[in-house]
Amino acid sequence: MGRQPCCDKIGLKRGPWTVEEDHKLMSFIMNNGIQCWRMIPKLAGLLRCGKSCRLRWINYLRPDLKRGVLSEMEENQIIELHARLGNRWSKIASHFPGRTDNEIKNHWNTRIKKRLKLLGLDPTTHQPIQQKSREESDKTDNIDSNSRDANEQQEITISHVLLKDINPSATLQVQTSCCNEANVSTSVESETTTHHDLIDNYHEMLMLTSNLDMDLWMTNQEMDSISTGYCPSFSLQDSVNCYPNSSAGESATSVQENSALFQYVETADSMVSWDFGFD
DNA sequence: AAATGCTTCAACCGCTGTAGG
DNA sequence: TCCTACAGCGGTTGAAGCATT
Repeated sequence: MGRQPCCDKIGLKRGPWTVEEDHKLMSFIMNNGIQCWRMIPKLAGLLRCGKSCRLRWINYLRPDLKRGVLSEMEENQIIELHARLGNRWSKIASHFPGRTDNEIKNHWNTRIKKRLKLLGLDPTTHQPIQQKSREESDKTDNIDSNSRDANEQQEITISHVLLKDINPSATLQVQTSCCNEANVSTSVESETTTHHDLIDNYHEMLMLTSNLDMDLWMTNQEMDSISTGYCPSFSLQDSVNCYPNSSAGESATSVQENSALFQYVETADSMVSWDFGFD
């Protein structure tokens, strides 16, 4: 009757992943692809449940992940998509190749949501909030009115440009309250580099299992780190750049070595993905 | 320098839709 | 048709790092 249970949770490890675990999972998937998440931890020699492995792969280890701070343009697009789709993070994330739903959800909850509230917009409805509910909303978010007023001018200068095409009433409100503001300030955010060892191992493994031009790739990564303050994992754009004879416009570019096959696929609607198959 | 509060985000939890038996 | 497992999704949590006092 039915299928076998996914996993018994007894004896399974939880919490943060170690570099060794990451390496095991990555090696296994790169050599065998993904068929059944339930079997992966067993076959890869991991004391984790399949669900945990899946999450770790999707949110952190996937080669096409684009790391680093979301650009203003991306943030703008998230707000626009959220207004249309609501909290359907995976749908929203599908518009951002290399970004995960978890990442976008976190960014929304920690930054965009606050920014919208500072602008007097309800993050759920994207409509202007009434004064009373705004105060309540501030209270729940620990925003005191003084700091809000102080922040407001600064935030408004950043945000009114982003929001003007999304909510006309918001634009009107913002333009009114910052009409004397001549300068548009920008914020530069940086993130700390983490997991150096893993990334190093990853580079090493990629060199062994593919024909990547690592010098070229490392140069790209360094440039990326300088501009974003973040040490990214293997991003899609980088991976494309690694092939001097290929371009993002090509319909398919593949690397095949040792039984691992990664295929770069660009679909008709310009969505980009990596296809892990077998030879 | 230490204590405290705040922010971020990786990871977990629980639910839902789908499909296998 | 029912029961169950699975993959995927969104909400929530808590540890770690950073900022402030």
